[in-house]
Amino acid sequence: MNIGQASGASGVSAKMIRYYESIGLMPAAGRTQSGYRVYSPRDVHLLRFVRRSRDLGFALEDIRLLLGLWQDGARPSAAVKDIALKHIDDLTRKIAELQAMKRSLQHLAEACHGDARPDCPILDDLSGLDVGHEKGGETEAAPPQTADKSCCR
Amino acid sequence: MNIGQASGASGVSAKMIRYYESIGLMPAAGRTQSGYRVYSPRDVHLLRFVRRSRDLGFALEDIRLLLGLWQDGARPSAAVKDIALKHIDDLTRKIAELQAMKRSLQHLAEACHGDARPDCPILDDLSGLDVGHEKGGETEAAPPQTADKSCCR
DNA sequence: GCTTGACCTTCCCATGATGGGAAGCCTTAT
DNA sequence: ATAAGGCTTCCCATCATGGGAAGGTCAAGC
Repeated sequence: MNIGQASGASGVSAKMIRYYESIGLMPAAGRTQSGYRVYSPRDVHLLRFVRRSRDLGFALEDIRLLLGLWQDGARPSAAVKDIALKHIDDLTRKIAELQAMKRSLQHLAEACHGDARPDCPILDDLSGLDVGHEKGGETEAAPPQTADKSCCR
Repeated sequence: MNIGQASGASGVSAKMIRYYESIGLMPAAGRTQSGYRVYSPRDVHLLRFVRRSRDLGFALEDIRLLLGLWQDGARPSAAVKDIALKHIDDLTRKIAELQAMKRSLQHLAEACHGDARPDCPILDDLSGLDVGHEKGGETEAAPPQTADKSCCR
């Protein structure tokens, strides 16, 4: 099996397959005499595992751990669950962060006429011009202290 | 005002202030004879604008547009609102994606004993071992077609 | 046999926003 | 005068992924 076929069968791009090998996530593939990488159905299975893990948002370093546990017949399931729960926590934090941004933006967008006139509450907010709120509006999102610098902010 | 003082007053790191200048997001700061950058309160205001925009999750390219509109007294507020609404859409998509991951993981984690025994539904799922679901469980998250490759997956 | 096209190889570069750190100059206070 | 701390530029790292160039290989068709 060529890398292209392994790619098609696993849903992982050839580029990524080579990359995973280079960082030691995959064992180095066998080679034909001419240097082509060769893959077994077993390898494809492993690639699918990685693919599915990526789809669930796991980082490659986590996947490295998960692969180790997968291949360790004596693993305690607690170790796997631990990784999963930590990831759920991360997701929860990121979701909350994005939702805070979204909420703030929605308030601002609702207040903006969106016509040809130049006055715009969105720009007013961004420029720090704090208009008095009649209703207890939440203008803040992702306060600096809590902001997760590791994420897509 | 030094770069350090501008940083303190705006909440943007000195590193980022230089970067924003280098990519043309900020006008090039004035310099003292010895080469130190000099900032005015006006510059600090601009930096705060950028900071706040980043906190709301806008990309630097969007912020470039927002800054242009901010400084254009004749802007139509619709242009600003348009950028904001697009960003809200992005946020909505990302949130949905992360929530789908979270949901799948929670189902799997709930099914996992998390003890010393090796059998683990999480690994079973990752390895593609599709156990028959009694209840209509959703095992899928972020289907490939819809997955936003531009984000932190 | 030779050509052609589709595949493979490696290597370098780019993304987006940010931080770390080194080497060296400047300023300010003691 | 000297030390401390701030400033400068430049390079590198992150994380996962794609793009593309230059060159080797394989299989099918003429």
